[in-house]
Amino acid sequence: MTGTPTEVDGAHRPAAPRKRADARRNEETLLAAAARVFVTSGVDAPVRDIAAAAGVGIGTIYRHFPTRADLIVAVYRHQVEACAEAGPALLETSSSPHAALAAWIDLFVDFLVTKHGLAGALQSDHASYDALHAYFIDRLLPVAAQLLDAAAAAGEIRPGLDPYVLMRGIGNLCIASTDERYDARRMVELVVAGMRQQ
Amino acid sequence: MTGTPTEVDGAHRPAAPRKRADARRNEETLLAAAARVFVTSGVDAPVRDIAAAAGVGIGTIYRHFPTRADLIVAVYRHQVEACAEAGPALLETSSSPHAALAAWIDLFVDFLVTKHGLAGALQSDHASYDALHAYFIDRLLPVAAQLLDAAAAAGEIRPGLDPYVLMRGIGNLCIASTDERYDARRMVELVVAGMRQQ
Amino acid sequence: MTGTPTEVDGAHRPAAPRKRADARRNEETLLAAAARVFVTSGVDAPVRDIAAAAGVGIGTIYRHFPTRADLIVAVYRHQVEACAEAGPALLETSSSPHAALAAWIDLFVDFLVTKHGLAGALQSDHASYDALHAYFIDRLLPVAAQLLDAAAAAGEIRPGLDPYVLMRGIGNLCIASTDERYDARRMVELVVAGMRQQ
Amino acid sequence: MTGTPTEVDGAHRPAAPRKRADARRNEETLLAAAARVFVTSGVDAPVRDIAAAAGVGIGTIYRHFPTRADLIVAVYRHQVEACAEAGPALLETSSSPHAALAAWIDLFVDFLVTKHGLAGALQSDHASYDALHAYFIDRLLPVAAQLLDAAAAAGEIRPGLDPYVLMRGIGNLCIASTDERYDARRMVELVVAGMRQQ
DNA sequence: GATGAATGAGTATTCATTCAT
DNA sequence: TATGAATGAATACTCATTCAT
Repeated sequence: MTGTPTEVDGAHRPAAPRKRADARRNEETLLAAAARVFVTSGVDAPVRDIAAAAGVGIGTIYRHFPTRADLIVAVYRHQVEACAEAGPALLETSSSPHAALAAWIDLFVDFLVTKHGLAGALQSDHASYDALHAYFIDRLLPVAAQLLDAAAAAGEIRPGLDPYVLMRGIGNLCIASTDERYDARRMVELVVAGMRQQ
Repeated sequence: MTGTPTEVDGAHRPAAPRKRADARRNEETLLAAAARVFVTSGVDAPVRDIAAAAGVGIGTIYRHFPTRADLIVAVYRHQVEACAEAGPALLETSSSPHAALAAWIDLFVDFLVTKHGLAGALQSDHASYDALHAYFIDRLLPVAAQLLDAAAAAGEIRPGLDPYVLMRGIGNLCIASTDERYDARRMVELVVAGMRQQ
Repeated sequence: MTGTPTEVDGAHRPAAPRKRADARRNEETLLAAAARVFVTSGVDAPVRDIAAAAGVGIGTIYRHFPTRADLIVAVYRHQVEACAEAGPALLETSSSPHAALAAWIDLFVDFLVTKHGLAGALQSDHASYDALHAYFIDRLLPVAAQLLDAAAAAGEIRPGLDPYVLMRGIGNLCIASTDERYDARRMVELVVAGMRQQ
Repeated sequence: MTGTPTEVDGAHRPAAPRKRADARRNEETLLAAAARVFVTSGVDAPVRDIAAAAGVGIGTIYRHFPTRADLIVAVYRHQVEACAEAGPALLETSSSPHAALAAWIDLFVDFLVTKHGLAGALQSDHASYDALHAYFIDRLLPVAAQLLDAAAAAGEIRPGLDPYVLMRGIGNLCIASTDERYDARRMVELVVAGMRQQ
């Protein structure tokens, strides 16, 4: 493969779909590898490590994911989507908007807390993470806003809570610590309790 | 002769800190410069930049502050001390333990929010920041604990709140963001409200 | 597909080392440059100097030779190998084991004496030279041992001479001196003479 | 003392002798400290360490011993002198010139082997050691030459042995190794044996 | 499309030596 | 004289990113 593209393949049929299949498979492999590396080394893992784990050249990573943020987004897309979709669902199935909000925040925290370094990346100002911020905001902010609005409308939480501030704050609370004493969930509990209308 | 000070000298006047005068002045300059650089580049600023800003050689930085943590601690010592001392004082002057706690947290947040990168350093696992962690914990944790205990004893807040978790959490919330939309204070408000005994 | 080489390729021609051609050439250049720099600045020459001499970036040096020892070994490998292989050969062609031993030591000394700083590195305790020591010991010690054994068996030299001590000692004798008056060979002669069974 | 010279002293008598006494005492302290530090850290020990061990400022070291070599020479002067004087003495008391030579070399080796790093410094090309070389050469070379001449005249050793080469070679052999397997004395034995007229 | 070789900016840290006090 | 503060040169090493093959 390395230096000898499989000309044979392209011979029979339109190369495009064929290649796409290859590329897609390749991308899957890559995402799986990245996910694996992220778990152990965090989302800041050296590009080379990820490439090695995927059995792929560095260039391939960059071709598929020009930015580290692109890669991170791709790796966690499913879970972010699931989290996003869980919002409206919870709103329907929960006993109250506030319960839905609390449950949803739990989901979000569970997600972040288990993604080594993700919260840190989310907080980073570094330009290479712009796309990551954008994606999270685009996808999750509306959900958070909807939940907040519903709870506020129901008079269950104090009005005027900014969904951006909430998301960002929760993200910050989830920044990992080596120190076992710290427990992000405990802090988030306080936040959730604090939102309630007294 | 270092080991055999001519006691005669010390008898008359404060002869001891003679050379020190220079060095002390220098250290002041250095701290001021460091503080300045920290504002713009964060507490992670390259040593060389700090030296340059102070108009001294790199070696001078290392002489006065062997570790970056030493420098950071020195730069913020006054404010940390003030914050630490404010705890008991607030407890006496405030209308209630919870009010004292809230006021103290405000002070802490004010401090952190205005120190670019400090919250980040506080959260860092890097060994070079160990002394920094230690200092903050040593100095502020007991204060936080005292305030929490008092408020809990007064039945104003839910019992069992871990001061370490609280400090760390608040620290995390204060990690700066370029995004103007984020406001750590708003989050901290929620936390404070959440601590209340409903 | 780093992990799944298309075996088909390798079947026809030496397709494998395609890219390698460049890299290999580069490595040659690098080794040549290093050798050149070693002559003038010794094997302790700054990495940057070597990179500059080779007209490559610093990173390239590290890619090819992660450790300074790796570089040194690579630079002198041919000569060390030749020296190692000369041992058995000399044993066969020489008039006596002692003659073979003496001739071999001459080769060794010739090698060391012309490699500025090498003897010094060989003597250094610094960890970064571990691989260098290991290589020399691995490759040359058995040869020295064989020669010593043969000569001892022939009753030509005093028994019980430790090959390690001999190698190390000769290495030390070859540590370069700016002073023209010193002549390592003269000292080695004495050592060789001293080994003889009187 | 540090900043307040004892003006009282100079008041009564000619300051010169007085000061000299002080200075001499100071120098003794300093030499003792240096010797102590040399044992553990070698003759390359940081100047600051030596100053600290002596309870003296760095400047004082430089005042008394402008060059590191000056300090080393001063520290070992007694022993070098003793070694130098032992030459002629041995020549008189020994059973033969060769025996005297061997005994003297033993003394020299004993000296070097117990002085951590000294042999290395002796071998160094660095300019700061020039005075060290000079002193050793000035003081010991004539002795070695005398012994060699006597032994050569007696027909006990091969003629034409260069005392400089011998001294330097023995020095090199004494360069310390962490590796316990190396034993300088064993090598020197061979050299001594090799000098004999067969 | 894939590969991976090359690049080189970015920093911490040590220590000999000088010189103002 | 002694002190010790200040200086700053000297270097190793990592890793993101580009681009020729």
